[in-house]
This record gives sequence, C-alpha cells and structure tokens, in this order.
Amino acid sequence: MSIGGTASTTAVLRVMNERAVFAEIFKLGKVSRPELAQATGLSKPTISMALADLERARLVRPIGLRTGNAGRAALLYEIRPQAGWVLAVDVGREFVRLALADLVGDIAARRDEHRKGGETPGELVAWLAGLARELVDEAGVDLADITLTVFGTPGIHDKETCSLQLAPNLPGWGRPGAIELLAGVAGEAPYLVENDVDLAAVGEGAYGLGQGMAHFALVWIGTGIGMGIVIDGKLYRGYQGAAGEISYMPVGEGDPLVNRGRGMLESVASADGVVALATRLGMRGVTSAKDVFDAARAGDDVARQVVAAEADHIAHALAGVIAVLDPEMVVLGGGIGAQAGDLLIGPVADGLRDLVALRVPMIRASTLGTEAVLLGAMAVGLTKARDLVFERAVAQAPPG
Amino acid sequence: MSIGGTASTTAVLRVMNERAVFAEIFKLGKVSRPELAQATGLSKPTISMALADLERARLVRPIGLRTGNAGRAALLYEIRPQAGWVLAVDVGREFVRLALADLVGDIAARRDEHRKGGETPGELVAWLAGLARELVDEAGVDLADITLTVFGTPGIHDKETCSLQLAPNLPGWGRPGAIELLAGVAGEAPYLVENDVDLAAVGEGAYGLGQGMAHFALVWIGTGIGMGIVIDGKLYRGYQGAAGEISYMPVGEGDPLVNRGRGMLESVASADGVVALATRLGMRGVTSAKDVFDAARAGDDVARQVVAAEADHIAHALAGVIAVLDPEMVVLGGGIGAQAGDLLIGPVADGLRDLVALRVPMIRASTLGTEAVLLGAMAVGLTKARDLVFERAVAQAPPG
DNA sequence: CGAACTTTGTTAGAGACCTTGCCAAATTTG
DNA sequence: CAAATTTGGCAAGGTCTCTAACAAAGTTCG
Repeated sequence: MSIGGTASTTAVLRVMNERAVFAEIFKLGKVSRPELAQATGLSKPTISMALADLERARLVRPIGLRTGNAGRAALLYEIRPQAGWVLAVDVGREFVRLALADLVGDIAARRDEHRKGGETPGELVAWLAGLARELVDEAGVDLADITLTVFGTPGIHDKETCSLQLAPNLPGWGRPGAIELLAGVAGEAPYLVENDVDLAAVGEGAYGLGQGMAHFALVWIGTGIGMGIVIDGKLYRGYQGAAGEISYMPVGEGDPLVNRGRGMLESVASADGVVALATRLGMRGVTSAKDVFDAARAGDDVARQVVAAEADHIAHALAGVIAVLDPEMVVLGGGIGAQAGDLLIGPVADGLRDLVALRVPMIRASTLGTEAVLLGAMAVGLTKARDLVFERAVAQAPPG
Repeated sequence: MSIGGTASTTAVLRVMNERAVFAEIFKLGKVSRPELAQATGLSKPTISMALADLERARLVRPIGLRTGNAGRAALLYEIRPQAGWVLAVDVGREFVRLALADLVGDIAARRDEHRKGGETPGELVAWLAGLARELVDEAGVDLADITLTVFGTPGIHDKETCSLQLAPNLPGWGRPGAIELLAGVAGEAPYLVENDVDLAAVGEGAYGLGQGMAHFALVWIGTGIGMGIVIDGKLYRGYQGAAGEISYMPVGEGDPLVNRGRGMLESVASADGVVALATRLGMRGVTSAKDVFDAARAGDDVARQVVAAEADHIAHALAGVIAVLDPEMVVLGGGIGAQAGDLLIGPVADGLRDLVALRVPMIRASTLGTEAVLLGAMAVGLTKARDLVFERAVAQAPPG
C-alpha cells in the first residue's frame, strides 16, 4: 500500500527534524546555521535547537567562524568524525584487507595481508582479530569505539543457518553457526557479512562509475564469476541472497551436466577457462589469464582468438542479464574485468549490439580495481553507522 | 544516504497522521475509533479529529453502529467507495478489456471486446473512448469522476518520445507522441501507460499467487514472451523500461543472427514455436499450441516430445532469470503458461534442478488467466488513486 | 426490570514543537 | 567611523497531540 507512513507525536517530529539536519550536514560538510535553515526548510530557532542537541550528543561540533562575506561571521558546524568508527574487512581468496575509517569516511589505518591459505575458521578469525587490534591502536582509538564491522567474503550468507553457501575457497565456513565467529573480530560491535561481489557493486556505486546511477550491475570475472546488482541505488540480494550468482548461467556449448558443480559460464569464462582454451588452441607456457591478455596486446593471433571467444561468452551472458534487468550500465570488474578491460569492452559491446533488443547499456571497466570490495564494505558500513550513532544518541538523550 | 526524511512542521504531522488513519481504514475495512487508535497508536481525540476531517473531505463515511459487545455501541467508519473511480484498460492483441471500479476496488462495470484489428491509433482511441463512456453511464457516474486511468499494452512506453517501442502488433503507436492520444479516452483525468506483462505481474502480486511476496517474476508465454518483475513488492521497470524483455534471451541452438528481429527465446518457445516444432516432428493438423497440448494430454508421443522440448527451453531461460534475480517464485502466465501449466510446471522444475545453484524457487501456473493484465492495471490504479484522492482532499481543505 | 459494569465518545487542560517578528551582536563596506 | 548586512537569540503565538475526567450508550446479572 503506497499510502503509508506511521502515526507520530510531536516528539517524533523533533527527531525527524534533527535527523534531517544531521543528514544535511553530512551532505554539505562545513555548514552554517542559515545554510541549514535554507536546505531543510526549518526556521533559525529550530536549527539552533537541533544543533544544540546534536552537539550535546557529540555527533557534530562547531569548527570556527566563516568570515569574508558581508555581515556577521557565521559559526560553522561539521560532523564530529570521531562520533563513529567503521571497520571494513575484505576476506578474499588470496588477500585479506582491512580498513578503519571514522564517521566521515577518512581512513585512519589499513592493512593488506597475503593469506597463508588453509586456515580453519578459528585461525582466520584470530588472525583478523589481531589485525583489527593493530588498526585500532594505530588510529589511537579503542576497540569499543568501533560502531560497526562489515565483512566481505565469497559465497552467500545464509541467515537461517548462519553459514556461508557457495564458498568453496573458504573451507569450514559452510558449517552452521560458523559465521557467528566473526562477531569476535572487533569487540562487541554489531557486524554485517556481505557477499564480496555485492560489496564491490556498492563500492562502484559510492566511489566509482556508478555514482548517482539508479540501476547498474557489476560483473566480477576472476577465479570465479559473480555479479552485484544495484537497483534504485540499493543493493539487491534476492530471496536467498543469491541474486547475481551468474556462474551457473547456461552459456556456451556442450552438455551442461558435464560442468555440474562448477557453473557453466564460470567454466568457460573465468581465468581458468581462458587458460584452458588458450592451451587447447596451442599456446605454450600459459599459466595465467594475464599471459594470454599480454600476448593478445602484443599481437599474438591465437591469443586474440581466445580474447574474442572470451568476449563472446561474456556478451552472451550479459545479453541474458540485460534482457532481465535492463540496467543503465554494466561494469566489468575482478581480475579479468579490470586487467583486460581495454581488450574486452569493445568486443563485448559490439557483440551485444546483435543480442539486445533495445539500446545497449554502457559497458565499462571498473576503475576501483582490487579496492572495490573494501570500498563497498566501507560504504555499507558508513551508511549504517550514521544511522546507528544517531539512533543511539537520540535514544540516550531525548529532550533538551 | 539512508539517513533521510524531510523536515516538517506540525501541520505536516497532522497530514501524516490523517494519512495513516486513512490507510488503516483501507486495511481494516469497517472499523471503529478505538480500533483505529489501537492500530495507529494515536489517541482517541486525535482519531476523532482525523475522522472528522476525512469525513468532511468525503473520503470516509460512518456506516452504522456495531452492537453486541459489552459497553456502548461503536460507530463504524469505512472508505467512501465513491470517493474515487479507476478505469483499467487492457489493450491486448486480440481483445480489449475495460473495467471501472470504485475506490475500494469493487468493479461497477466492465467490457470485453474482440478487436477488429488494423485500426489506426485514432480509431482505436475513439473506440475506447466510446466504451469508457458506456462504462461510466452503466455505473451511474460522470466521466469527470474518474480519478485515474491505467492502460496496459504490449511494448514498452518510452517517456522521452511518448511512443511505444517493441510493439509490432500495434501499428502506428511507435510514432513520437502517439501515446498522448490516450489522454482523450477518459476525460481530463491523469493516465498511466504500462507494459501489459508488467501489469500482469502486479496483478499476480495483488490478487494472485504473489500476495505478500517480496520478490517474484511472472513469465508470460503466448504469442510473444515477456516477463514482469516484482522487487520489494514493487514493479521493477529497468532503466529504459525494458526489464524482463526476455524474448531476446539467447537460448537454444542455431545461429542467433538468423533469428534477429524476433527474439531467440521467443522464436522457439512462443506459441508459434511450439506449432512449428510439432509440425517439424510430423504432427498433422496442428494449427495452435493448444492442439499440441491437448494431444500431449491424450497421450500422443510426438506431442509429449514437443512439450518436453518446450519445458526444456523454458527451464534454460528461467535458469538465467533465476541466476540473476533469485526470486522467491516464478509464475507462468499467458496463453501457454496458463493453459499448459499442468504439463509444464513439473518438467520445468525438474529441469531447473540441474541448472540452478541453490534451491529452485517455486514454479507455479498463474491462477488469474486472461484477467491478470486487467487486474494488474486495476491494482496499480487503485494504489495511485488512493494517494491522489487523499492528496487532493488534504490540499483543498487543510485545517479543521 | 433495574442496577452495576463496560465500552465509546467528548471536553478541558497541559505539554511539546515550530514559526514569526523583533532585537542585539558581529563583520564588511564606503 | 557610520551604514549596511548577515547572524544569532529571545519572546509570543499557533498548531498539534496527549492525559484525565466525564458523559453517553450499550450489555450483563441479580
């Protein structure tokens, strides 16, 4: 029902207005009272009241006078950065990345660590906890100051069993309750677990090519294949959280059943698939997809053939995605998407022209590279943390 | 930014509360003041004030006393049905259907007319306008009483050019500005034009199998193929309004370029595709898909083979859809989906088990049949009309 | 059949919030 | 240094909602 809205009393009205002021300060940065009055439509006394409350809750702070204009100098306010801290953790297949940022998103400390591989969940969590403590020390804050932690991992997070599905590279995490171990990484703070590719899409929307775009998709091609979907500016997860798991899309020739267990698209289009095809066509000494792409750039005919085949596979998969979602843009990310973007974007877009009913959406290579997941986790965390700190502050100290 | 909300004054608060009361009456039907107070959390005096305002605006009316319980009899209120009228129009390929309903959704008059075919847009609009006038007369209301008209048509509605794309069966409607002709069908009221399959999905969500479901898709298989997508309970249209145009999905064998101009999935899975395959396999006297399905039910081996192939094509297309969207349910509708649901549901679900990564969503046959589009148009219209009449009433007569 | 009980609806008083209008303070401009 | 301009604060007034008490109208039980 579109007619909705909850019934409210005047106290709720006050909270709504304070929230609006808080949000406006985030949007505008350093801002004066008259500017806030202008932006929110509220009167000067109301703005002053709201600011007094927010300052008492230590969510904002006065930052000094703005002089230079005619008239009395305005006292500027800004978000108090230390009002919240967000820990973002990218638990990748080969690397672990962590970043600690304050409430305005400035990164105070970060780590990139190579994984040894084969850790048990307990070992992994212990390691991450140690790294988190290092970050917190480095930033000069306390573990208890962390507002929220966001983890990005492969696989999908099953809320019923608290386990990870479809994450073959994280052994032991499929067991019921395993994910709850992550609660121990950073103090008592709440935590979120999201699919890594989904987060990369959010990152692309917050800091990359998807800024201000309502509907787009990020296709992640590397050792595996996945897709993150942003609809109406928000991450779309699907019913089971499996939206965008396109590795199983039926693409390419051959008996689909042969490829059971690994997705059909994944088996032909992932890094391994590229290497396999190159070898099959007679290339020598190829150990990684990067070798193939480098050879193609150098003019190797067989390598170019492999690239063309790869582009064709991607185009066919994207044709299905586009037919279903009709996005404004498709971003290619992940190892292959980012490394070979220059080689693939053109042929993929060309191929799509024959496969798509209407206009072909923009096809772009991600500009965020390996940072996408971490940035997405940070974006999710910051958004959520802003709500959390406000909710807490308003709940604790209600009236004036 | 998740922290949002607009700043408000107390006058806005009053409107919010009145809107909440209005919505609650829609939800509960005949309802007393104490029940409204309970449901909205507002106090008795506030409920009385809101009801007085709503009654003065002629949006609700007292309906009598509820006696029987202990204590004083409660005065019941309900939505005044005549507070708004919605005209729903399904402009199909072979039929035109119209329904006129009051604000609570009771259908006061309707028509089902066979199309002559080949009308110009002007002729079609004139015909529809005549039918609309008949409906209005039959219901005993005036053309000016119509709050909103919703049209469902094939093709997608391009807002920039005001034309219909991808609607080969509606000649003349691709011209820029053509759609604006529809404004003349029902007085001065605002109107909406939506894709017919999208509306069918909305109908399924409002009156059919999708009730209370957040994410589902309706696949429409008939003379053409399309899909309507509901995400978070709302219709998802995509960037260009082409979301769910799966007729072009690359499915099945053969050179895709051969099928250019007609979608690849559409060419093999639509009604024509079924007839074509049956003929190719040696069936005689087959003129419609229904013949094939009847023969399959009667035990004809070749027909069963055609059905199996059809199910296989649908399963492969759905595998792509499910990989992207991860819906809770997929409904099969349209001529083939509804008529042959009994034959297809099982094999399609079985086929999907080998093509889908996680749990296969529910696969169901639509229960709404040919009514789906009209019901969807009505659902869209009613939702919008409820907003419209409230907005108008509150804007006209603000305070008490 | 009537008194006690229960629920409904209204009225009065009070509290919370926002706004307008006015005035003081602080800074630039001439 | 005075005029102009902008900022910030204060007081008065209006709107909205809530609580509490009361009146009205039905049922239940003796």
